[in-house]
Amino acid sequence: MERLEKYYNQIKNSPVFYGMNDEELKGLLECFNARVRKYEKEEMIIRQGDMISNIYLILDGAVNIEKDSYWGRRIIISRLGKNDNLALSFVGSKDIESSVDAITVEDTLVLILGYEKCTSMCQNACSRHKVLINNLFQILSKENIELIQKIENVSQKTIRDKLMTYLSNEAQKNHSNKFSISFNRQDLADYLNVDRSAMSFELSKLQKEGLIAYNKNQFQLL
Amino acid sequence: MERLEKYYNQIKNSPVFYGMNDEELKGLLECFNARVRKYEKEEMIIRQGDMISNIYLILDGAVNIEKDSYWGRRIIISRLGKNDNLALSFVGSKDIESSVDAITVEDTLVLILGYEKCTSMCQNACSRHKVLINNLFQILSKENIELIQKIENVSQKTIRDKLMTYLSNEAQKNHSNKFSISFNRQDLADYLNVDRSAMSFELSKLQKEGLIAYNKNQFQLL
DNA sequence: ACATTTCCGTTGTTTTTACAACGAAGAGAA
DNA sequence: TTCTCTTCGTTGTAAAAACAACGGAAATGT
Repeated sequence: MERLEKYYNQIKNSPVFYGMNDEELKGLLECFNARVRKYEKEEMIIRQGDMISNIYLILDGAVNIEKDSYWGRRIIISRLGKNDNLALSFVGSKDIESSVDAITVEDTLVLILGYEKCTSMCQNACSRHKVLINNLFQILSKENIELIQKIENVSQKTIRDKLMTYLSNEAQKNHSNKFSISFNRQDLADYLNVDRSAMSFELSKLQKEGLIAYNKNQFQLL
Repeated sequence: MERLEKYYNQIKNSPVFYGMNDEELKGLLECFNARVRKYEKEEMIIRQGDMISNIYLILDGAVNIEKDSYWGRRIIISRLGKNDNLALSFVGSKDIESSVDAITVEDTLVLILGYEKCTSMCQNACSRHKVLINNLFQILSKENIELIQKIENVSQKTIRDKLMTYLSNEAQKNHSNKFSISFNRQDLADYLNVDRSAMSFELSKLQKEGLIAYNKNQFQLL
């Protein structure tokens, strides 16, 4: 519990607990048997086939949501970071096992809440649970919209179009034409479902044509 | 209200109202100013850029969730049918406009609930609202998982792999190796983001090789 | 029944991508 | 520093997809 205290302010300000006062939050953390766990780089938090009964909140670090297609190919579905939730949809869907892996990209700190335990106890009783489910609904909505955006990204025909769509969306998220991305080249390729070298080639072509400028992970739309 | 009565039983059994008794449901329908509306074939229910403040429940018919990429290309994100919800994620996310179109594939009947109106009135009061938000959370979870599955479908490298992944997933959904799909060829191509003719060619190749059998929209995995 | 339109499969050509291989730059460790 | 390992860009080649065009079958309307 002491290590949890250290992150109390951050936890309090996360979307999961939006609108709760200190008392409610503390009660909830206790009710949910909240704990903080550290994962090493490239450690698996969730595996395909796992039954998910916890709510995971990333306190610090980065996590890939991935799926291995049945011939060794890796699909990166999304990259999550601070204050993001993991696999929330599998908590909401009873009796459905995870269809994805969650793998840390670097050392990562995660807050874990035992969702099942609490909902079975305070089913209709506690008011904090009502605020929570409202928040979860909103978070899941946002995730949903981001998945749709990813579908838009990968649904473009050419590598060039995928890149431009992705970069435009990132620029919009950052409210600026200058921004940095968290993917390295290989991960970006796996996210956009293209070959890394072909993507690299297309990136430099875009730069030569004056459509974009980049240096390592710093990008700019022109 | 009379036309609504006609569909009362179906409405009552939809996932949106799961676990409600007659009294609660009737109160909710009134509170939400529920109404039934009929849309013609190829009519737009939701447009890109719309602010969504209603919950839409398909009573009968079929609807495409689509997006036009900025050069005339159509992306079909999903095909929805009876008892499915429309654009739920945009209701959950305040102040975010729809990034997709919802277009009927055939004549379609939709139940519309004025979500905004009710939530502002009975904010924390009514118990039915609590059941509702719980249900919506679960529905959204399922949608989320289906979007992930779609990402898996379209993230395959070759047309052949996309087809096999899609057909396998459909077979699993139908609990049978024999099943029919709701897409015609062009729509399936737009869903998998491939060229229709190339897809047709690949389908017949798969049939010649004895991996699948099909006739029109009836498919079988062998 | 006939005309018209839509849907689907087939083929040949062009464009795009994947794949493999390699070298250079940079990071990190000894 | 020097060596190793990872990351990234570049190139050539083989494979796959997009595209366009066509004909036949089925569905639709008159």
